[in-house]
Amino acid sequence: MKTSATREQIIEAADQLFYQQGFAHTSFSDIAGVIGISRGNFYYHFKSKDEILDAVINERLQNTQDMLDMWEEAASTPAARIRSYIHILLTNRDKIMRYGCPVGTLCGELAKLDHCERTESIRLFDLFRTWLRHQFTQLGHKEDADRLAMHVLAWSQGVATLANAYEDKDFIDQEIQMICTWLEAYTPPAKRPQHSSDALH
Amino acid sequence: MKTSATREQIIEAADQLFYQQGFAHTSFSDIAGVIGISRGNFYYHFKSKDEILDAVINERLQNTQDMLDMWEEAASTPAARIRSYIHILLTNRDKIMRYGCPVGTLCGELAKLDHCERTESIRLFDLFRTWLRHQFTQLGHKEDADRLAMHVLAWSQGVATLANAYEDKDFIDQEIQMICTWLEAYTPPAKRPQHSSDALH
DNA sequence: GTCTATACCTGGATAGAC
DNA sequence: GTCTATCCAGGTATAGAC
Repeated sequence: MKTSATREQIIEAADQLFYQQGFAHTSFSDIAGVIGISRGNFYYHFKSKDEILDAVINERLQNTQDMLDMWEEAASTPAARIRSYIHILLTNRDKIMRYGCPVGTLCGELAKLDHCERTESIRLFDLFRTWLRHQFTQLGHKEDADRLAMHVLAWSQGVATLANAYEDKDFIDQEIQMICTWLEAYTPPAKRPQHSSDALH
Repeated sequence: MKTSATREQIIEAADQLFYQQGFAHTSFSDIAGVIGISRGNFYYHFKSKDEILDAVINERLQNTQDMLDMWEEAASTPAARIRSYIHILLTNRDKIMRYGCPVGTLCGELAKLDHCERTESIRLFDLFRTWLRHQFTQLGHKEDADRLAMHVLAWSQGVATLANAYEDKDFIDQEIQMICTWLEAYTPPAKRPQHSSDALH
């Protein structure tokens, strides 16, 4: 995998713009304008626009996995790790209100475009799904682990979609609180010394 | 408001295609191909593509309001009416798995395009939000009515997003069941003669 | 009202100089 | 590696015949 400076710049800028404007609506001129190169230069680094998308998705997959790994060792309990996931709704609140969730909106767009990279984009969901499932399994919910993981994923996606539509900070805060309360019901009492004092940092 | 035959055809076809392919990715040629008119003919009925979008949104607003009015009189209790809303996840299941929710995906796309019709599209959410809020108020949750309405909206949006990503029928069924169970906790016992027997038709 | 023809622009993509 | 010049397809939009 080449890691030339401008190649990385292209991926970085495309990543941002695909998120903010959508993939289809982002042109080579847009990306070129951000990093200050010419349009023709793209084709030294990539064969097509789709190949840039592929690189962007791989970049996001890598970053996401790194983040999950970090959460895995930073938080001491499965419940706290799940809260790390919920917490990104707060960390990225402003961006979510403007552009929605990066994963959900990309998968949605590629589904409508019937784009071949669609399956790749869903792997982003898979990372979170697998990781969350693992946490719920550790919480002792072997049978329901995947169902619960999907539920948390869906919940956060719904919050992102409506937060984007209404640009409502308070709504996000309320829903985060609800998710954490809901989560307590799935946390074994033995491992629940503090109740909500450790919810969200 | 003019109601010429072809104008209606254009709106109808655009409505479908905007949903299936997205607004930006749908061209005049696409629409023209469906209803068998020439591209030049559009400009007799509309000044621009944006004006078609406006007409499509208004059409959807009208249809949505009609549907809500129908639910209002078809179902006898507020809880049953809220279940009417949840039920569209089942009725439109196949389309949702392919294209997502028509409201959520349109609002999401227009947000990224920074399109002037964005505020109009959010009125679609408003219709559901106001209607759901009304139902929760009738259920006796005056203070929390709007919060609960937003919660149901977000929940259904999240289900649609993940159902679209994973094309998973069972997931939709499971979540619908969860929403109905959740809803029972907000239904006054006095008005709850049957438990889940009347859940979803 | 609907068509054809066409203007005009922007998009992705290629060729070749440097 | 990066640039300029260019091609070509497709998009929206206009003009004018019918």
